[in-house]
Amino acid sequence: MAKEFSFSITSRLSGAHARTGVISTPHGKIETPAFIPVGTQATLKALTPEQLAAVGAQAVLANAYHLYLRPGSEIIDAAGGLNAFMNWKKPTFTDSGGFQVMSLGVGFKKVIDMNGTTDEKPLAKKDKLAWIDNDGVTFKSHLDGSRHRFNPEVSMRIQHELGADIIFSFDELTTLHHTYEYQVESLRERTHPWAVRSLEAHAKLTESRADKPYQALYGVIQGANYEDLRRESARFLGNMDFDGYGLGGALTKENIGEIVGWMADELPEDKPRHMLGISEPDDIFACIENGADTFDCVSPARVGRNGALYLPTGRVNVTNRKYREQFEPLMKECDCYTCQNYTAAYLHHLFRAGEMLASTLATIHNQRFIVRLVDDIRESIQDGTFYDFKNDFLKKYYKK
RNA sequence: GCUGGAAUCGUGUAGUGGCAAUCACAGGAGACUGUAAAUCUCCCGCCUUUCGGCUUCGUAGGUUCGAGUCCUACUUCCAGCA
Repeated sequence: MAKEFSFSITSRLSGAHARTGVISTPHGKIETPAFIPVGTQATLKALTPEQLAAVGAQAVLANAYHLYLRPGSEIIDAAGGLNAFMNWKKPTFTDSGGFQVMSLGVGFKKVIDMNGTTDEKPLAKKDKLAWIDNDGVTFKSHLDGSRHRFNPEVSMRIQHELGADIIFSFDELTTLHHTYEYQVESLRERTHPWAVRSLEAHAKLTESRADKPYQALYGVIQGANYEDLRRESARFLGNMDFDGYGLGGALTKENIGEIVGWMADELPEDKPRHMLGISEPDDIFACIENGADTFDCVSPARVGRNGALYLPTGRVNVTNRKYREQFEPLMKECDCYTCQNYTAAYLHHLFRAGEMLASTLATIHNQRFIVRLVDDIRESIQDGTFYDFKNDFLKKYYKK
């Protein structure tokens, strides 16, 4: 079957790695840079697919681990794949389960503290839900405690059954709390060999399932915040036949752009680069400037459900008392459904009352805010106004 | 009117002779970056930045080394009876 996947660069920012482009998949195109909302369990929590499309989402990212456990990837395969199952007409991504290697295995509750400062301690061994070895990972389901085994071959099989347009190699996401020695071992003995195995398993599955739409495989680069490891990882994976690259893992927030730049230096230019789990505005600017094309992140949805809303002047908690009588939209100039139709006081009330609509309206606003931010960045690269836009936005947002 | 019961933080409660203030809710604020998250953390009588100090169990007495707790009266409320 013809490879229904391509990436074309449409404009570049001189003097930086930033570019705009178009990713073509069996379920449509993605104009990059783009923010891809996360629908872990084949749904963006609190939104219908129609609402998700209405905030401008060009694609959605689901998770192999969650969907394997429930309802089972074979169910989604039988349903005709992720798109059919969740009634989403646009492109889809799935994560490999690599994130759960960390989140269930290491057990830091605040593990991705990009400032590197945390007083959290690792869970005791007995409380862990995942155990890593060089072949793969044994998990205990967070749902019922049952044991399961993931390795590159299993992850690829699951992701093929889920049928997303873009899938990721199985990797180990380390944390900033791990030692340099551990990062080296993780990279060379697991993430890299697992990438090789993912690619091989993917090739076989692509052949044996030739009747299905083509799925693009992105290799996931690790190396924490170490330049030598990031470059090594990008070179290693960059020389392999991946359709694109996932830039993953533990990143120090202060130099996230620099770290992305190291990887972009080493990666083939003509393949898309996806930032895994990034969505704070300053991080997005830094990553795009240094060559990132797409982003996914749970944060806009999660913080929104918890009452934190993005404004051009920074993030606020709409549950605060001062919004009780603000009878105007939270953000007047916002084009989202929430700001077009409801006041801050109403949102405040919905959160106080514990109403489900609070989550829906807040999620709509936050997703729209971040999607639009990345869309605006894309336009600014095309217009050549990137640096002005970045400086103006960050100045207002962080009040620096 | 009679009989019985009750009264503790903003609210509902825990505390049944030994440093009052448990739990929940309400309230104030914060956190959240490839989702074990409609979750979690902190504050929540008064004063104090902290350390700590002070006050307080409806009211007034009493018993006791010691009373939110036992006794008496009163007040208010609840239930039943009239």
